Amino acid sequence: MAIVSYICVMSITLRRDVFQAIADPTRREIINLLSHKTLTLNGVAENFNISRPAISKHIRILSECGLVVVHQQGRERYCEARLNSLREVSEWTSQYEKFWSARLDALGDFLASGAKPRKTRKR
Amino acid sequence: MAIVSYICVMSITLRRDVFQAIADPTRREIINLLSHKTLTLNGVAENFNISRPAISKHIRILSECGLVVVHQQGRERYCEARLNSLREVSEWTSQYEKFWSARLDALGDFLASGAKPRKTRKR
DNA sequence: CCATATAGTAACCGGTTGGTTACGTTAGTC
DNA sequence: GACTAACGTAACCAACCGGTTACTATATGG
Repeated sequence: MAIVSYICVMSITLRRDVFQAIADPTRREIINLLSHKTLTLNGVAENFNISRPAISKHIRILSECGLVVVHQQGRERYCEARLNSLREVSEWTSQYEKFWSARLDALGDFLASGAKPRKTRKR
Repeated sequence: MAIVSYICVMSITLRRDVFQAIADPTRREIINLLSHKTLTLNGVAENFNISRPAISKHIRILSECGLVVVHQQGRERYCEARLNSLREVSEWTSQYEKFWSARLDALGDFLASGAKPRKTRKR
């Protein structure tokens, strides 16, 4: 299904889905690393047990949704975090904040069950 | 089934990874629907073009990570949103808020590239 | 110029995902 | 008791994912 992916003829960014990008724990860890400092690809790979090509793939996915930008410098490629698109995730989740906010728990419950199910609802 | 799945002998929750659960757009849409009102499984399925068993699977995944609870009533199963575990996602992303907060853009950049790349890196 | 380090790419592999159809089970309904 | 509605489950399938190894290309440095 290749849900999202691809091309974006005119604009530069956003082919990959950021939700999918952060679904993988390794990628979240990479994001965490890069959020503290820019690293070369090997620099990233040193922090994991998996092979360098595997890291390379993760970096590519991250860069495909704009979470990381890579700029080459000689033979090294520096990976820099650009976490703006995490905003999308943040905004999506914050939409449901009432569900976990302690003070608003009751409201969350109310909203969730507010419109009552159609059929014979006994209780 | 499963990468994560299973058991958790002592604690009740969290067999599935919530990040993975929300990676699928259909599941996010289901979450959205259920956040407004509790629906039966068929009620959910009516909103999509995919088959009912497919919805059933999505609901199961959602309930496996606690985002949805299902309570049976007669032959109907009501799916109710329990979005508390989205807090985990919210907290993870908010960690990187500085990257997209307009006022703190400069700080974000500074932090991201703070440790400046060292040229010749010998090993 | 040649050796080496950094990194991309291709081919492959097994497991997972997201969907399907077909069927089974159980609760209402007549 | 028989039919139907609401659901779960099993079997299947193609595509994808995350990993590997092997190879290639290019910069750098002696």
